[in-house]
Amino acid sequence: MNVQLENQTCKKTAILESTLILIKEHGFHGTPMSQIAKNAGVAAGTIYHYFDSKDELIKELYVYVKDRLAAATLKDDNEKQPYRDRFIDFWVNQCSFFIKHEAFLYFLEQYINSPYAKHFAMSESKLFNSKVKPFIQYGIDNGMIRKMDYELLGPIVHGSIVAAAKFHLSGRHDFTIDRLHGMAEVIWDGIKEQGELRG
Amino acid sequence: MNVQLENQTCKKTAILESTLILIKEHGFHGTPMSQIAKNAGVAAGTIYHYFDSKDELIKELYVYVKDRLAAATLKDDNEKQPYRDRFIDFWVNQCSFFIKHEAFLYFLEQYINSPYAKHFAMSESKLFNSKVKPFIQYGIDNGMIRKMDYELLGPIVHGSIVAAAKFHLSGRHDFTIDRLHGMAEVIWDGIKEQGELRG
DNA sequence: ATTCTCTAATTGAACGTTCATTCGGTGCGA
DNA sequence: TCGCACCGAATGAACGTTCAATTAGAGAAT
Repeated sequence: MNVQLENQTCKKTAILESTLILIKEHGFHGTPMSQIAKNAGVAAGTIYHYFDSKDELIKELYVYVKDRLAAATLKDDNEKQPYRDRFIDFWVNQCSFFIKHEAFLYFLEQYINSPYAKHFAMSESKLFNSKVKPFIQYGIDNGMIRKMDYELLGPIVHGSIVAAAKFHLSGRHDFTIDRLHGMAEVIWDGIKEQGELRG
Repeated sequence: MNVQLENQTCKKTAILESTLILIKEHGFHGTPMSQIAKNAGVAAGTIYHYFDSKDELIKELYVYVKDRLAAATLKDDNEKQPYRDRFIDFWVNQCSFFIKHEAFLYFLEQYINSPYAKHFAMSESKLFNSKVKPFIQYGIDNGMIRKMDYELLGPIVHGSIVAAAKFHLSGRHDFTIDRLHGMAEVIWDGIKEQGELRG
């Protein structure tokens, strides 16, 4: 029974990961269910044992991706550190995650801008909504970040992370944690509450 | 003869605009050629008189969209103005264009993150590449903007414009030019060469 | 003016392919 | 023997594309 559960999880995850990679490479309409099955090492019919339809599969994949992203973002977060340092870690963690897991980045960007995102707006990662979003909101509410709506600031920060990750992935530069820290500091300088000396 | 040419342009444009709106609403694979034809008021076969294939149509649509975006961005640009003011206008123009033409925004975002963008990387708007890109590059080279690669700064600026446009389109706030100017100034403060007093 | 001719634009039914989904069946653990 | 995970060929709908036929319009000839 336990083994079965593990196998179940294993096959389900295999299907999700297979879909992720194929969508990154060929887009939503370029990845047939038959190929998803083949790459996952299962039969076409098996997918329908775990997911109601292709749309449902993609919807679940989105939540899976956001969950993993949120977990990576919050890695080693320490509430006792200064907010600035936590923000920098947050930014670097997320960017590193995208650089390490290219398929997650490209799937997410495609999903966010597709009509799926509008139709399935109710499906979200609980971890992301309960931890990552509130962290930014906290910075806005408590005067560490410029007064802006989260719906405006969130995408701007996200955009900077994605831009940096894509830049590194394009191969123009070696990826180093130091370089990422530098980038994160530039973004922090841009969004932090202004009104002090700069040097 | 002249009338024929105009008609030709007219139908071709109708097909492009029809595709634009349908892709915004249903995504690439959600818009069949048959529906594109119907919405454009032409027969299915007519599309193949102007475009070799669906892929070719989407490729041409991308260049069309980038051309119109570049034209809107550069509207009323005056090289004698200070660089900062030109940048603000550039930002506000582009953001206004996206707010006014929602379909252009959503098509572009979908295209940029799709596998099309990688396969058709050679197809670009001449106007955009010869005017908009160099304008940013000029700011970097001449010390008005932080020293960064264009490939990094470009997407960050683009991301901020898209975030602001989507925010306005979400209906949370009325769209006013003043509000947009405020946003543009925040972005400018973030990317301009630092080293002065702030108040 | 009218007719003829040639070419380019346009049509939409038909074609062949591809794809998501179904379903009858297999094997295995309990 | 029951139920569950799994298989993969079969199915039918949907899609991109083709093509033979039709129309429209511009100029030449009468």
